[in-house]
Formats: sequence, C-alpha cells, structure tokens
Amino acid sequence: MGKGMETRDRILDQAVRIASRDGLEGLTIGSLSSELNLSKSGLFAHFGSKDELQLQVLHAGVARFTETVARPALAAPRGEPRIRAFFERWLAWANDPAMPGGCIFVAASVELDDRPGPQRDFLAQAYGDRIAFLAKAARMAVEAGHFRADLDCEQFAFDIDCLALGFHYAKRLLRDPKAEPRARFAFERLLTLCKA
Amino acid sequence: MGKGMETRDRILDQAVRIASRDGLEGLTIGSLSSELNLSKSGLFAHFGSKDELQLQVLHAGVARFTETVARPALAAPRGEPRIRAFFERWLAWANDPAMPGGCIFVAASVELDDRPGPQRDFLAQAYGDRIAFLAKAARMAVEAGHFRADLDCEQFAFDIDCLALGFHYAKRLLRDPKAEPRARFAFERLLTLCKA
DNA sequence: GACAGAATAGAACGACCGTTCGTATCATGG
DNA sequence: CCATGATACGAACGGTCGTTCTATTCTGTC
Repeated sequence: MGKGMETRDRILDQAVRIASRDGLEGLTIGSLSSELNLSKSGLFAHFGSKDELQLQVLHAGVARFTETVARPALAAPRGEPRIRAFFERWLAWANDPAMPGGCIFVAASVELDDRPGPQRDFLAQAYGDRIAFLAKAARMAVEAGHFRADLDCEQFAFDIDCLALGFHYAKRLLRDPKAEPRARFAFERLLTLCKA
Repeated sequence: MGKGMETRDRILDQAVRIASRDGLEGLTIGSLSSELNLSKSGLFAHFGSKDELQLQVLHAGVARFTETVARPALAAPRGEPRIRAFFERWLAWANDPAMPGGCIFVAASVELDDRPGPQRDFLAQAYGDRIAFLAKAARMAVEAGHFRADLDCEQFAFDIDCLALGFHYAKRLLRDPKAEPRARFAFERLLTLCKA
C-alpha cells in the first residue's frame, strides 16, 4: 500500500468519526485537515471534491458496519442465533466509542433524504441491503424451523429496524438508560411472536 | 397583533418548512430572508442570534405538532380510540406537505443530540413529553378496560415511538410505498398484544 | 544516486456565513 | 398631524467554506 492510501485511510477514519457527530455537512475540510495536521489542499487532493469525500466516508462507514456487525453475525449459526448476534452487534454499534455521534447512517439518512445525488443513492442502497440481510436471515430461521412457516420475513426486517432506530433516538437524545432494556424486551417479544 | 409579530410568524412558518428539509444548520439567515423578500438584518433583528432563531423554530414546530397531532387526538374518546387517532395523525404529520423534509423533530434530534445547549434541552423535553403523552394514553386505555391491566405503559410508548421512526426512515429514504402498511400492521399487532 | 511522479504545502479566490451599526421608513397614539 | 418608537434596510465586518493554482518535498524505480 502506497503512502497515499495510508494517509487516505487515516483521513477517512477520522472523517467517519466526525461525520457521526456533526453530519456529512458538518464535516468540513478545513477542520478535518487541521485535526490531522494536514494542509487543506493536501487533504482535498485525495478526493477532488467535498461530494466525493462524503461518498467515500459513507463507503468507509459501510465497510466498518460490515466488519463490526454483519460479518460477526454471519459467523453465528444460521437462524435464530444469527439474528440474535446481528441485533446484539447492532446495539453495540450504536454505542461504539469509535463513533461518538452514534450511527453514521442515521445521521446521514436524515441529512440526505431530500437531496438527490450519489450519496443519497448509496445510502438508500445500504439501507436496503440491511433490510434484505435481515429478511434473508429470517427466511433461514424459518427453514431451520426456528420461526413459524408463515412468517412475513420482510415485515420482520422492518420490525427489527424500527427497534434499532427507536433505541438510537432514546439513547442519544434522552440519554435514557432504559432505552436498551426496552429495545431488548421488544426484541424478545418479537422473537416469541415469530415462533408461535 | 402588531406588524412585527405578523412578520415574525411569517418568518417562522417558512423557517420550519426549510428546517424540516435542510436541518437547523442548513437553515441560513441569508437564504431565508431572500425567500421572504426581507433583508438579512431585518430578519435578524427579530431574533438577535441564530441560536435564538433555531430555538423559536423548534417552539413553532412543537406548536404545530400540538395543533395537528396532539389536540385532535385529545378530541377522540379516551383509551384505544385516542391512541388510534394519535397514531393516524402522527403518520400523516410525517407526510405533511407543509413540511417537505419530513418531521422536523427527527431532523433536529439527529443534528442536536451531541451539541449541548438550550436547543437540545428543548428537543429532549419535547421528546419526553411525547413519550409521556403516549404512556398516559395507554394508562387511560387500561383504566377503560381496553388494554390488559398489567400492561407496561412506558414500554408501550417506546414501542409506538419506534414504529413512527421506522416508518419515517423507510418512507423518506427508501420512498418505500410499503412503509405505511408495514407500520400499520405492526401497530395493529401491538394493540392486539395490549389486549390479550 | 538521479530522476519521474506521487504526495503535500501554501497562498489566494469568490461566495456565503452570522453579526453589527447607522439610517431610513413605517405605524400609531396623543 | 405630528412626534415617537417599532420595524426594516444597506453596507460592511471578520471568519470559514470549497476550490484552484503553483511550488515544494517526499517516495519508489532504473
């Protein structure tokens, strides 16, 4: 790996951190470069535009999510255990100290949901992939006999997603310590419904 | 009402609209004033600072929410009907054409959840009030015999909140037409659980 | 170890930001 | 109808934004 790519990774690592706290617009090239002891123009040269920087930040975020949440979940056995692993990792992801502002996708989604462009497209696709991942995991749980055969797996994915979002808001805005037990309770109740 | 207050209302009305789309930071005094055919300084004089403008936008948002969602719900009979009315109005609120960017509280919450200050405090309180409103409505439903006696009303409030958030994201980011039926389905399932 | 090309720095740009100030216009009560 | 305070304007401020240049310093290769 050339030195350029090394620097680029260092930039994106810090950029993801900042974007999770201040959003993709709040992430500015000037402050980012000074935090990394780089010149504005030196950093800028790596991306060519702020739009491209934002896009790369989202890519880096997805890579980190895959690494931290999705891949470990895939290491768990198919069916219910995998779904439990995914949910647990997801809750931890929202509290990851490496992302002090909470989930970067929550922040970016709200920012971009009315601004058409490649960033929005990428984010929507990532969202869809997450839902698809959950729905597929549910289908596997059905096949494995963990869940009942007539389960609406797409609805299940929506339900889980709601929980993660609700947890995120209660935790980050209200700092409500009960947010996590509430999310877990709703999760268990949902699993129970998937069986009977 | 003096002319000043009239202008002020006109400003806040448009400001809420813009903030719902671009966030409280994306709302700038320059563009807001030109959209209203006012001078920057003339508009500025109404608030004295951007912080105060943001705070007043949030106040105006709460007032609109109360008018559009909470008050009509209170007109419905206590218990389950009121909860249904609240949920219905809430879904409609997220699609209100007067707020093209979706719920202003969702946007502002993500923006402010890591920035201490009066705006954050106000928003957290509004969030808490909403949860409290739902929990109280659930307690009334228990008293009325609509819901079972041992229902955890705080959990119920959390559950409903999750649904509204999940709906908002699926609708605004994915433009998923199934978002609304999915949210409704989860709502009905939740009500069923509250009875048996 | 010289050379090519990548990587970074520095200065400057126009645009817009929030804010201040002095001034003009308006509305209105005596 | 005029005086007075409320309301709005225009110009300017320092600062930061993204971006563009040119120049310098590194890094890896023959």
